Formats: sequence, structure tokens, C-alpha cells
Amino acid sequence: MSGKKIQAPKGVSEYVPPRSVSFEFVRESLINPARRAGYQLIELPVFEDTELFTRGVGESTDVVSKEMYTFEDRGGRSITLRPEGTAGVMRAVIEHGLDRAQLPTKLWYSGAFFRAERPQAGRYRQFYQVGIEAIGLDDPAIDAEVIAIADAGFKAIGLTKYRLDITSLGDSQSRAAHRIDLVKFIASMDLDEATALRAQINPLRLFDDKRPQIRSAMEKAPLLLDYLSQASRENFEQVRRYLEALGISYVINPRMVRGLDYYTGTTFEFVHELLGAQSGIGGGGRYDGLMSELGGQELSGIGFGLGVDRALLAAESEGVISADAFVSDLFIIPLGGGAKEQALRIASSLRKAGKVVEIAFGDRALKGAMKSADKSGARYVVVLGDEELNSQSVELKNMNSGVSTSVSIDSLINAL
RNA sequence: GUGGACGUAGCUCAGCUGGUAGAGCACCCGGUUGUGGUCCGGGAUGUCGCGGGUUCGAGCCCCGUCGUUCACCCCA
Repeated sequence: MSGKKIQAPKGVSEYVPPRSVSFEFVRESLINPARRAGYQLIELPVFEDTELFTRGVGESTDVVSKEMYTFEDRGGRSITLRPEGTAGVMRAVIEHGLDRAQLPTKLWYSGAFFRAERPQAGRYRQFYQVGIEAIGLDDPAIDAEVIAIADAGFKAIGLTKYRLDITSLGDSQSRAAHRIDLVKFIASMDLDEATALRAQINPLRLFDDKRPQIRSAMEKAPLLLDYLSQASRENFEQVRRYLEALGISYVINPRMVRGLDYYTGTTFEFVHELLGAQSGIGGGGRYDGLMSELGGQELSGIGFGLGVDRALLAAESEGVISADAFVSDLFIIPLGGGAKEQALRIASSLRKAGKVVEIAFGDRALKGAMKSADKSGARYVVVLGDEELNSQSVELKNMNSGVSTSVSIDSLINAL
């Protein structure tokens, strides 16, 4: 070997066996509820025109102002690795006219996202999300359904130690009225420069500050929830009633702050108890202005993004992931060249029937091959030698009990 | 971007007040002729993250760098 080892770029999450099995399980668990609710796959590029995010997500957000992977391509275009999913989905919906079909348009996606942050437990520069978007329908029932779909995903993984925070950001008039009072309130506080600047960009951020002085000072701050218009309040109450009807418990958190500018109305966040500083395992909400901001119709939508990496971490910390290694149905050990040919044939026909079959290649000693069969977690093992080739019948060994039964090669499929 | 901790075989780690490396697990071979999981015997493996410095001599000290990790910030 010559040359230095090349390592993965800083802060990326990657999954190798056996943990990749758990990762796949978590991701599928999060996707399935969406499929069952009639959401359809949308597969999008991981890079987009930079302007999509500056315009869609909002220039004042940290995500856009300092966490984007932006570069110029060979044609001099400014390209950005997607930091979140919703903006891209909206772009594609508009571009392909998906909003001209029967509404709501219901889509799910899954894939990698990128944020140039300092890595930390549960925070990576490349991470995975599963998300859905329901576009073009204003009905509190769909808000509740979207939340229920996310909740069903977490439950399917087996998570129990998490809570659901919800709030409503109301309509634009509600927010404007609240903002005036909140800014007034903050002006009376004694803030350091950095915090004052943050407050200036988005005064709501101070609700999220972790420092005790700020926390206690903010206790008396005016809450957006108290400024909701009649319509917004009724809408939010309706969402809550639906959630209760679904048996989904939640906590109203009027201090919840979301990082993306486009949220309006119902917003929510799933927070896990055992995760440490990066405890949000998923979140989302309604966005009214996003479509038109991106040049589409005046349609609102609601969606969520769930963190696959964090959900996996949560599952591991709860101990609900049975770290089941890969398990195959049958392990074939061929002895000799003729047996290999036959093993290949048997394996491929069993695989066609949906069985997971492995073959011990490489002319290892039988004992060694048996060991690898054992390690692979195979349920059954078959040794294929001259005797078996002549008689067309094999000893099917059950690796659990150690018992072997004689079966003809043709009827192997029935015996598995 | 800011701050703390850490970086020794594939993995988890030990290595005393500086004298050029070890354990467990895993892996490979064997314990006679075609059957694993236990047991026994044997074996391979590291430029001690990288670069520089101090020293007669550094895995142990100093500086830098890269990476990991935890927290802030932010968020999935």
C-alpha cells in the first residue's frame, strides 16, 4: 500500500453493516405511514439553484446565511446543496404543474441534506431526512393527519420517550401585531451585542435561548399564541381536537421557534428525551406564502421533515432496536467445482422465489465454511458434494436445532 | 464560527515519574478423512492520526495540523 488513507469529509454520517440494517429499518418505518396515507414519491436533485433557498427558506435564517454548501458550477451558476426539502419540492411542483391536478398534492421524499455546521452528537454535515408535503388544501384535518403520520413513523420504530410540541404561528396579521409588542418588550431587556443582533433578525429566537437569565427574562414576554386572530385560533383549536380524537398526545409550546422563515399557522416539533443537545427528531408546519414566493399559485401547504439519523440515535438510546444482523434463509456450501455450478443454479432459483441465499465460495475447509454460515445467521445450511450431486438430495441442516433432514434438491424451496 | 475533552492493532482499551508497544474481542490455521455455535493449541496485524520541536532517547513533554467527540450557536 502506498499513499495516505483518505477519510470521509468532516462531519458526515455514514452507515456500514451491521448498523446500516438498523438505519434502513428506521428509514422505512418513517416512510411507510406516508405511503399508506396516499403520499407518492418525489425524487429530487440534491443540488439546486442557490436562489431557491435564499428566496424560499429566507435570507435571515441561519440555515441560509451561514450553513449552506454553495459553489459555482462550470457554467458560472451558483449552486447549493439542499439544506432542507420543502423548497425543492415546491420548485418541482410548480415546474411540473403538479399543483394543477386534484388537490391536495401529496408527496413524500427521503434523502440526504447538507448543512455546513460544526458537527456534534446528532448533527451532521450530511444527514438524512424523510419528509412529506401536502399542498393546496386548507383544512385543519390535514394538519392533524400530517402530524399523525409523523407520529406513526416514530411509533413504528418503537420510540416512546418523545413528546410532540405544537403551536400556531397564526396568519400574517396575527404575527405582525405580536411582533410589534415583542420588539417593544425586547428593547427593555439588557442584551449583549450578539444576542441583540439575533433578536433584530428574528425576535422569536429569544424564546429559544438556553441561558437561564434570558429564559427567565423571556417568561414575561408576549406570546404569539395570545395574538391569534379569531380564525387562526379556531383553526388551531380544530387541529387540537383532531389530534385528541386520534389519541395523539401533545404539549402546547407557545415558545417553540422554527428555524425556517416560511412557516405559518400550525407548527410542530418532535423532541426526544434521551438525545442531548440535538433533541429534535422531526418537525414541520404549515407554509402559506412559499408557493407564491417561488413563482407559483397562491396555495398553502403543510409538511414535515424527520431526521433519520436522530431517530436511529433515539431508537438506540431507548434500546428498541434489536441489532439483528443480516439473516439469510439458506447457506450453501459446495465442495468442488461441479458442486459450485449446481450451488449457483440452486441459489438463483431459490432467490427467484424470494429466498435469501448465500453460497460459501473460495474453497475453504468445510469447518471454516460452517463457521461463516453460522456467523451469517443463516437459518439452514446445505452441504453440496459428490454424494448430493449423484443422489440429487441434500441434508438440510437447521442451524438452530442442529438437526438435519434429508430433502431432494427440487423440493428445497418447500422445506425452507 | 466559539470553547472543553480525546486520537495506541479491524473493535474496546492498557501503557507507571519520557528508554522505540500490550490485553480482551474479532480474524486466520490446526486439534486427521464431509458439518457451526463450547473448549484447547498456534498465527498474522500497528510508520502509537499527521508534521515539526525539546531530548542521548518520545506513544508518553511542547507547537502546529487534521480528525473525533461534547457543549454554545443552530437544527433533522
